[in-house]
Amino acid sequence: MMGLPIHDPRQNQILAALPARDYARLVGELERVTLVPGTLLHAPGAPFEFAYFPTTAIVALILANDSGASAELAMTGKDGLVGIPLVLGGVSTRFAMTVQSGGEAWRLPAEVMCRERDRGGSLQRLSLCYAEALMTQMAHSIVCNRHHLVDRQLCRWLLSSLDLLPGNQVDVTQEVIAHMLGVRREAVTEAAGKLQAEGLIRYRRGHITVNDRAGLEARACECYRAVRAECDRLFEAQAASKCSSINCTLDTPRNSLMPRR
Amino acid sequence: MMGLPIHDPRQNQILAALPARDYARLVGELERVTLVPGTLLHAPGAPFEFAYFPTTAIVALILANDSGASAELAMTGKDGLVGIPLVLGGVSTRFAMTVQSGGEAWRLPAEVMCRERDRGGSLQRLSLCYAEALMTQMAHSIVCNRHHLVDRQLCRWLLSSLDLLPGNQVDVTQEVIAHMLGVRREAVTEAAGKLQAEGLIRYRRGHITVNDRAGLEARACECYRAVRAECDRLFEAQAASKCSSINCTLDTPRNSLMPRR
DNA sequence: CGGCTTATGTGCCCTGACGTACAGACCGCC
DNA sequence: GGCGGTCTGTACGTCAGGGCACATAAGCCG
Repeated sequence: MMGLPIHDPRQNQILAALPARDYARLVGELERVTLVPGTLLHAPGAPFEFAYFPTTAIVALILANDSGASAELAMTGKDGLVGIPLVLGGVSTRFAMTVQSGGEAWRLPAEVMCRERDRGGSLQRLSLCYAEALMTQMAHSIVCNRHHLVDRQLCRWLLSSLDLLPGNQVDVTQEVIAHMLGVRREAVTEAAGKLQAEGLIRYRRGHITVNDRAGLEARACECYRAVRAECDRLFEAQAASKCSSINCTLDTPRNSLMPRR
Repeated sequence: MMGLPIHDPRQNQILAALPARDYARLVGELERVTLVPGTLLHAPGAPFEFAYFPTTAIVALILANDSGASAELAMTGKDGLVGIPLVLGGVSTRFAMTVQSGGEAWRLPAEVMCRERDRGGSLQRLSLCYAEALMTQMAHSIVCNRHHLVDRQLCRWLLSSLDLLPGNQVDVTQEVIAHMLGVRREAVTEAAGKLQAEGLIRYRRGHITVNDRAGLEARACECYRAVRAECDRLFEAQAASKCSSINCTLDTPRNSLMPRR
């Protein structure tokens, strides 16, 4: 984040990992957009118009069924892209995508994504890699939902968000978190209360500040570390297998996603 | 399955959907294997040696974390293939794959899968489509785990299995089902007891016979129908787009940035 | 400043699922 | 045909979380 202009598409990990030639071909078609919290980026069943590459924003993938039951499946920030179904070949998806945390993103028209997909280049390879990262997130959510207490899940959620944000603050209401975790708002109030009592976080109406990140990690269920480790592994394996095309991203920090302060 | 020989690779939906030319290229490399229930097809973290295309067998994708908590993520039978990470580019995966229901499958060496992937042909396209189906299964599991009672989840699980099996009988113990659903064995006993009392199923030590499929569907949570519908849609969309490679929707409403509610 | 909206805190009862312990039943096998 | 292991049934107490009903407080805006 340091040597880059304030708003550079390469703050996004996928775009940053593109070989220079591929990036050059695409950069002219990238459009910068500001994502407002709460915005519905993609309605269930609608066709995709754009693929989004967040830099400072976070987008939540949500599934809601007909009875109104819903849960967050995964979140995407600077580590990935929104619109995986475009890459997998499905025209649309029943998943909803909403802006969980406001910020900036770059977007590419769906036609361009399809073109790149059919071309079979780096963008496709990286996108498929991220698809696997998404599956990893979802898989751990299944286990986590089933076996772990709400306060631990809250830790995991906070840490995941934090990894995609610049500071140490997450700006969401407990109501929103409850919606994401698929639990009652009161359950979040209670869990957050515990964490605050333990000095790990501090919050005021719609803003949660993380005081003790290490403590939060210790308090979180192992799912957080597991997802993190697996996604790092996937991305590194991907980067390594790129060896055929010379690695030309010399000064893009590969570990820009590791705040680890 | 009627006009086919007893053991034909084309009993598998993916292989069946391949254009004749592609199928002809692959058929010589397909090896038929018998999968024994309980076998660990793929250990977490191990590299893939084969991709499996079940015909009568069912393979369960399972994630277990370090603390021993685990849950089934999805099941694959004649509708798909086992080894999606090969197609997505990951070398391995933390998911375990075990044979849930014994039967036949055809397998392809990992190198061949990779070759086909890099070639970017029909097999890749179909595999990616199935990857999306897997994500759909997983997504609904997240919501379902969170919001639905065990007996309804059991209905869903039974129906999903049944869809991949030839008869109306599922050969598993309640213990195994409990492991898949991530609940206690006693919870399954109780749920199964209810279903039997309602005349929907009948079971004896390790064998469950479905008497009233329609009743079971009515009893299941909507997740079953939702997953089913979405997977059908995905596969049909894929089949349709097989002729014209580019299938982007060109003119769509531009006001995507609508605030939620 | 005062009023209103929205976010958060608290309490109550209820239920579904867990942990544990054990009893009974089935089935394959010698 | 009886034995033994496995699978299934039942019965506790315990508890996290859901549903509901309010109480309080924090920020916004005129």
